[in-house]
Amino acid sequence: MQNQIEQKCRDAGLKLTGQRRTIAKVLTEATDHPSANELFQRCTEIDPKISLSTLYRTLRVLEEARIIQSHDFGEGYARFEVAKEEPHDHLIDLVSGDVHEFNHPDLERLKQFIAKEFGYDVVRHRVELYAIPMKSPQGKRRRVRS
Amino acid sequence: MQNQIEQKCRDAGLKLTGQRRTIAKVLTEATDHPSANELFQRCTEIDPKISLSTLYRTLRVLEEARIIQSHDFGEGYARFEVAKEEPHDHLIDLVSGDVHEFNHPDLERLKQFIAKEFGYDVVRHRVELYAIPMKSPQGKRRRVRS
DNA sequence: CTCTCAAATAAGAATAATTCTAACTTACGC
DNA sequence: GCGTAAGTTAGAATTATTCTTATTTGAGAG
Repeated sequence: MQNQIEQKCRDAGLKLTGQRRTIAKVLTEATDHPSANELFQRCTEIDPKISLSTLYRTLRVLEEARIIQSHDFGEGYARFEVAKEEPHDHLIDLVSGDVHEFNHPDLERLKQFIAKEFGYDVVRHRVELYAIPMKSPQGKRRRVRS
Repeated sequence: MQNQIEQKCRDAGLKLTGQRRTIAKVLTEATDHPSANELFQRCTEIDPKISLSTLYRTLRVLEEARIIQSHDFGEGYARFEVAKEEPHDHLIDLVSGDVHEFNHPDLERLKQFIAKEFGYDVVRHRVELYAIPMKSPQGKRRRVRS
């Protein structure tokens, strides 16, 4: 009964403590992009004795092991998500704070093209669209792969 | 002998104090994207008595008046630049820390297109390319409009 | 199964960028 | 020149995150 993160911890040679199991469970079950504080609240519901330091350290360790990913959407704190195979970008709903993920091949091509014009190779990038729901609902609302 | 920023302060109904003139001068003369600390150092060379609080407050006020723009390149602090008429994105040189500006019309179209798929209108966006200089210099090094 | 010890944890102190507070000062319209 | 709202100063406060130190524990070796 062990989740993806626990297995990856093992593979990375990380000890599996009770606290890490708790954090792994919370991260695995999150469908949003929670902040450290939100994660802490969810963790304390499972284990009220867990320490905030432990959460932060674990988040750092998990990120260094490429098991999770942190994002800075300019809110003054970081948000976290389980690392996915294929990288993706984010659209942040300015009204609700919800985050949608997308990945557009044209964007990948374009960024490489632009960098090449300057004589650079892109190592990583950050594309964030801060947006509000369309007033008129007649926009083609297409289904998006998760 | 007054610079663009001083005129814009006047237009915005902001008092023109000695400190603001100093900050305006430093911002106007900057060709890079300095941090608050770097700006503070440059300001104190002109006026050693200027306060860091004043710099921060002034930066906030100037940004609210759309006279300058702050950016967060994930370094733990903000960088500032004088607001330009046309918005642009940034390519950050991971080796030197230099910042290059670019604006590609395809990118603008693409971001609107992507947002529309989700039923959103883009209010603002953030596109940052973190890159390293190309090893082989035979990449097509095209002229880039400023 | 238990011993060992490097790795992990808890609690709170420390850090660092930025903002706030409260008392003093100044720009600028009249 | 005057009055006053806006600005400045110095340092305290804030806030997310990291560090420190003493204590605990997972998990491999025997």
